[in-house]
Amino acid sequence: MSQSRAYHHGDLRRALLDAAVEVMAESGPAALSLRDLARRAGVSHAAPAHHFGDKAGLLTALAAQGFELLAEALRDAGDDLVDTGVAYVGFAVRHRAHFEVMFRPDLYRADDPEVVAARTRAGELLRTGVARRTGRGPDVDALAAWSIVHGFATLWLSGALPPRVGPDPEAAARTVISRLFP
Amino acid sequence: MSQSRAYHHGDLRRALLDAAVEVMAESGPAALSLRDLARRAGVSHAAPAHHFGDKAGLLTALAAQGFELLAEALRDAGDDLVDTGVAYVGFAVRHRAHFEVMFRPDLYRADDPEVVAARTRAGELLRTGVARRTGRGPDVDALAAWSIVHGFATLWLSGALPPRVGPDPEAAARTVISRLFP
DNA sequence: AAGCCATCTTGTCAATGGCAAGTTAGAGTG
DNA sequence: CACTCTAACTTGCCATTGACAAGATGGCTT
Repeated sequence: MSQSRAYHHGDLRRALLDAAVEVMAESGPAALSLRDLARRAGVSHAAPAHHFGDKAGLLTALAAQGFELLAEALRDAGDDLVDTGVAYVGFAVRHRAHFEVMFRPDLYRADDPEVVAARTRAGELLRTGVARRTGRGPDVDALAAWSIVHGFATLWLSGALPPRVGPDPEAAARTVISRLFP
Repeated sequence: MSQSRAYHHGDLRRALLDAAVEVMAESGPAALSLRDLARRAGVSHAAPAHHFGDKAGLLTALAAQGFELLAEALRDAGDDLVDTGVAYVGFAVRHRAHFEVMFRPDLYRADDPEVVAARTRAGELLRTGVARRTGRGPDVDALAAWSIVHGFATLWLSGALPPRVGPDPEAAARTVISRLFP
């Protein structure tokens, strides 16, 4: 009704993804409904199916977008290992909806080619970041670094951390990561 | 707790919780359906509501049970800090369904008294485990330790770790934790 | 101008969560 | 033993959802 374009939305695919991010950022992934997204975009309830097939298809697109955003954030973080870790946490906090989908493979098709490509890219950025810093046991160091930033991000998002940690996730993350790589 | 008398079913509350764990261990939390649980237990579709109110009520009971199991696992791990961390990962892998619900507060009522009590108990076991080991900066050390084991467990469960890590999560976790507390 | 076809709509169905009202089995009480 | 009381469970219902099928629309190519 309100949209200027009568029949063709113009950029429905993007509108649906944006709406999905908005909903999930507020109410979590469980609250996501294709019909609700369609209503928000001002289209019929079956319109999303044409772009994504089904719900898993939409979340697959969201996951792929998320891994690309993550790779971008890691690249922008520069060469310092601690900065890279802080950027990982910053991405999780700033793109909460993407992050929560990305690591819940039961919600989407993790073997999707686009997803695999983007995830591989992000993974390599993480591993090379670690390898640049430490000489010994790159595998263990990379795994430890990934674990500590991923764990901190997850705990922060789930609200499990005590208030004593403070209001700034990235500052707290920096302290924690520095504990691993002094 | 409130052990119900055997009636038509016998111990429906427990049967439903067990079925929920079984379903989620196979297909994840998104696949959970109250009606399916009722069918598995051989009762009508409205029977679960009497014991748990609604779906969030069932997951609240599951989360409380999970935090109790976690506290128990940490207590059994003994005094060593690394052993405690390995036990945390072991709990996550062995009680995957519980673990996945516990840290997804949008799925249940995190302010439930039983949940709060059990979570506090488990949290104290974690913190004292760390404090026993390190003298300086107990807050940072505790946060780093929790982050690294939680992150490793989460990444393992999501299937995000490369096969190179090996088939035994607890062995790999021990190596990673030892990297943080040499 | 004509037709193709991606885009979007209307219509329908089974499954789900949740509510309301009724039924039953056994415990408690006299 | 008869009676009541109530927790445990049932049947019935409704709105919502995801998915599918078939039709309508309009931009784009030729």
